[in-house]
Amino acid sequence: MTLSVLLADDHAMLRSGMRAIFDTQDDLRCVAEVADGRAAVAEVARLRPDVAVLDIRMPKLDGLGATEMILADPANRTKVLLLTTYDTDEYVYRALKAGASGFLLKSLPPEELISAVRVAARGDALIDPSVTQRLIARFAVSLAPPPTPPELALLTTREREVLLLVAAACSNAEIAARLHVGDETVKTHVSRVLSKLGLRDRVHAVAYAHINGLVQNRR
Amino acid sequence: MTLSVLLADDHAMLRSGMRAIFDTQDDLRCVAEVADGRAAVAEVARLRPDVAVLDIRMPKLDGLGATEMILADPANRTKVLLLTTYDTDEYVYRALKAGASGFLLKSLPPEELISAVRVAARGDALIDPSVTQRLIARFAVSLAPPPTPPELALLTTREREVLLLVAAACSNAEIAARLHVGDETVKTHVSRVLSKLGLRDRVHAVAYAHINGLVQNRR
DNA sequence: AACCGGGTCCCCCGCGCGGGGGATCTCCGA
DNA sequence: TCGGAGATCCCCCGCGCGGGGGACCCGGTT
Repeated sequence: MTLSVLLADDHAMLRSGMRAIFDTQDDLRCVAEVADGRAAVAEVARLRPDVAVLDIRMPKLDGLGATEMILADPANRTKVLLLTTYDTDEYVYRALKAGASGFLLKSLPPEELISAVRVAARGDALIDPSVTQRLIARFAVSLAPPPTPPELALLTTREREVLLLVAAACSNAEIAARLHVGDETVKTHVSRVLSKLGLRDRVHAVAYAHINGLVQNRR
Repeated sequence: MTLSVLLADDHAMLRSGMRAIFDTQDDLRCVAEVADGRAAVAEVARLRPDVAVLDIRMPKLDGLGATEMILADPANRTKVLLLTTYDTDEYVYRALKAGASGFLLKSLPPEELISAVRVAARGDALIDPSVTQRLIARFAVSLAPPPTPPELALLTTREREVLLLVAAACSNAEIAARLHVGDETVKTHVSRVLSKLGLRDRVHAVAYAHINGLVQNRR
């Protein structure tokens, strides 16, 4: 089965170079060449190629904007490969957020561009190794648990329990019911928590707990 | 410059296969072969190879655990490539969190394994395309702003302002000072916010704001 | 035995808060 | 022109909350 490819780059030279690369493969067919992002979006909508290879820097609409427009269409089946000379982090994040199937540097060897097109066509994705490195670092910190503030160690286990319930916006009476103790007891615990953590209100306690990641809200 | 490589896999057959692959390259030298994770950690510490290629499934200590131990050492300079037959998401996340330089499937063509070692050695990283696809999806949702609840549209701009200040644990008086209005006005706004959002307390409002991502706490 | 920290319960007091009213002004659109 | 929405300010009332005390019990260390 032959794969149709659209090329978008504002340099005619580069387009013909890539076209020449694809022409060496008889299962890849370059069905369109465009010089700007708006044309890319239009041609993708018209021709519905298997893969669109977009330069990031393009007139009228850049590759990122074009990617977003193309992939925003739920009926779209075209995979997008982004090509760039410089790999700014912001580019990468925007590209991946938009759902691009690849983020490659123009320094890529021709054979690998070909393989990238095939990878994208079968639904997988591919990121340049130099970018992957930083992506992993970023991903790691996003997975890392937020640092627990040291003053939390001052709290007893019971006080931490109470803090969590306060953070869940429970009133003293609700906390008392939940812990099967009297509400006077809860008041004592809450007071201790506030003074130990240097917080004025239970309101501050709620904010504190959320900011310090004591509450699992994020996916 | 020649790169030293350590191989860790509990199948002798696979090790010799990989060794044969590396032997075809005169700039790659396989300096050790081990059959379990503990041995891998020990040999990496002793030989300090440029790259360690670890299978995930190994006796005594699996590849992920070994990766974590190796990369936990700040003096370590060895890059870790993980190899696996099955690409469970949990494996991937743990591997990337530990700081692995690669996550590859055993179905990888031999030439690409060689190139992966070189990529890792120069400090870049490489992830199998089938995994990359899912990684991007996961990364995209982690970047996506949390969905804004529809009832927030009921609030006027002033009320949203007030809500944000409440979420910052400001008292009514503090909000009044910040907005240069009377505290009676603030009370009116807060009341409206609470009733519109169906919240009992300002405490609930704080929790609501944080849970719905109205406060930028995460990096 | 004496001591102490953690957990539990109790009282009083002051105040911020939230709900219930109502009022004025301005701006914008029907 | 009139109405309504938004923003502002005002009063009263009740209650939950937080601080400041004190008290008891228990398990550990000294």
